[in-house]
Amino acid sequence: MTASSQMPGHLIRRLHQISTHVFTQRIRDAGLDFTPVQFSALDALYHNPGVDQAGLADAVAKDRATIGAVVERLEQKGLLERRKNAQDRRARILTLTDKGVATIRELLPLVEGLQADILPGLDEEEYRRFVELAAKAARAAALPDAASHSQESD
Amino acid sequence: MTASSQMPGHLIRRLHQISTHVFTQRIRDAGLDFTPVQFSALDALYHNPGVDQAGLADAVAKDRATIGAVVERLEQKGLLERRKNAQDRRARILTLTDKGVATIRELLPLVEGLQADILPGLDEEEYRRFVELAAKAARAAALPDAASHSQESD
DNA sequence: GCATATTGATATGTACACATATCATATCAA
DNA sequence: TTGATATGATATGTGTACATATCAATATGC
Repeated sequence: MTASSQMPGHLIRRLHQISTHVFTQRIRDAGLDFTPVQFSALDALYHNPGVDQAGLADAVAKDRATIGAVVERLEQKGLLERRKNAQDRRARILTLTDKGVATIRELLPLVEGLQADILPGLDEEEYRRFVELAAKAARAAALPDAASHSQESD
Repeated sequence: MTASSQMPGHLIRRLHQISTHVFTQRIRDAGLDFTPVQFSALDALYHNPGVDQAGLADAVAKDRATIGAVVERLEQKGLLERRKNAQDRRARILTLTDKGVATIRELLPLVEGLQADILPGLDEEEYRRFVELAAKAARAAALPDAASHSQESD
């Protein structure tokens, strides 16, 4: 075992990989085809209908270029609509279609159900503590970029 | 704040993003240009000279296709050499060049030094606890793929 | 009003990350 | 020995993830 394999950076990268793997596998087992980011985007849109792409990028903590690509794929799947904002003609207003709403409602319980499997070795108390510490760190480490124009209102 | 933004999956994705950001920034500030995965590969090679690409992929918990690309970039930078294995002509034996060794020795203290900044909101006890829980989860969640042919000997 | 800066979105390029397919080689079984 | 299987590496395709550049539109300073 190398020292670097026990560093936060490596451990987090590993957990991220495990998380994505569990997510993809479970969603696929349910006969669906969505990535974690696509789920996040749908969820954010479900709770904040009518945001533009920059707002969505903020909500899921991704940059605009990445979100642009994600949104395009979701649009192609018929899950959301892009309309021009009359007040700001640069912006594109995003709203879920009926199909999009049905999809996120189908996904939500599945995604909630697979969370525990992302941290399989932890008992209930350890799991809670992990989530608590992770949330605290994520809150504190808000990226300079994100912090400059939002106060992490989530 | 949505429920899903407090789920392990989301939090881990966020921490991963923060971790990568801190890493890239710090390494760049030091006048170097390496990604976390490139560092991991160099570190693994430093501790296990002479492994083949599959062995390296195992050591850093990535698949062979990804490692193939990483190795190619490191080879182009002149940090490692790929030799054919006489015993197994499919395999390519990897060893760091002198430049590669010098590089990992330069990187190691930098990378160790930036670890704490990945989890800035946590005090010392919380930091230790987080690493402990993350390591425990990562160990338990060893991917079926990896678990089938290695006992996490790192 | 007009130059400047900012912002929303897109385009391009690099780097993972992994599934899948393919090819060459190696191993095992019959 | 030969056929089946497994393995190391590569190739291809999809999907993040982000930096940087660009364009259009908005906001600001003067």
